[in-house]
Amino acid sequence: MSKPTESELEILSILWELKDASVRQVHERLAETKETGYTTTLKMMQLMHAKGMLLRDEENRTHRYRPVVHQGETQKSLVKNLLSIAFGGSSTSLAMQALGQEKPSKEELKEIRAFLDQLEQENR
Amino acid sequence: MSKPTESELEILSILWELKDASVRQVHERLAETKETGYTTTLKMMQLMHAKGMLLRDEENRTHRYRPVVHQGETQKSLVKNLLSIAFGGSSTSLAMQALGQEKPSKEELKEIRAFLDQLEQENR
DNA sequence: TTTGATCTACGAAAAAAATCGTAGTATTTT
DNA sequence: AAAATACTACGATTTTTTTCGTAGATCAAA
Repeated sequence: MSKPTESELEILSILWELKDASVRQVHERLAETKETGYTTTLKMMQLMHAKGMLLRDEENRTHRYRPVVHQGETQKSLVKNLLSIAFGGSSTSLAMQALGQEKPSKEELKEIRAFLDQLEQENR
Repeated sequence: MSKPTESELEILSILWELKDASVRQVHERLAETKETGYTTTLKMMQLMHAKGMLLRDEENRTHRYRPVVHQGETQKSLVKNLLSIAFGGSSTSLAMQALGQEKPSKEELKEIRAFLDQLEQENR
């Protein structure tokens, strides 16, 4: 599946959260942060559906959409891309850049450490 | 400064590495992975210069370019963006996604742990 | 000193993304 | 049942990004 554009991602991330939503719902959320017309959102979602990025339930007049790709997979390819294009492939610096940005809570720190331990265990 | 586009990033990352380069040098590197014409690269870099993203030394006939923004700053804003748009703001999951992608070496693991310790120390 | 290679500048065109108006239907409200 | 509202579909247009050909200048080689 091709890489989603910026706008597509905005819509996807709303859908990942809501699981399932009408154009109106998505639009409402979008409009909180961005000046945009309803039909623009509609068109966007129709396009995404045509591309196979979204599934559409046409049972009722108000269609409901949901993402085909899971957040995890998309995250993976985005990270992969970012890694190679802006971090010279160094996951370490990307990770630190991220963590420095938004400080993890105590619990999260624990989680990350556990993750690191696990990484270390594995083969090598 | 506005967010660099995909192509601009490709060029930037080459320049970050070389510090300073001619169009030809950049183009050569670009062409290793991507089918593209020389004038395309040239135009790209001229545009980036016009936008103020690149400095240009016009001393000699063959101009030399270098990035205005540092890699770190760009990384920061890219991560910030990615974080909010695809990771629901969770730096922890972004970090883990990255680390899972490209395994850090022993030294890097150490570095990351130190970084985490430091984060934990700081205020809170 | 002609020929060929190498550069930059410029202008356009092509391609990709995003936006939006209008029309036609269904649904709800008055 | 008329009027207002809420949807989808469609077709274009606009904006942004990317690509590239051509011309003119400089430099190097023959």
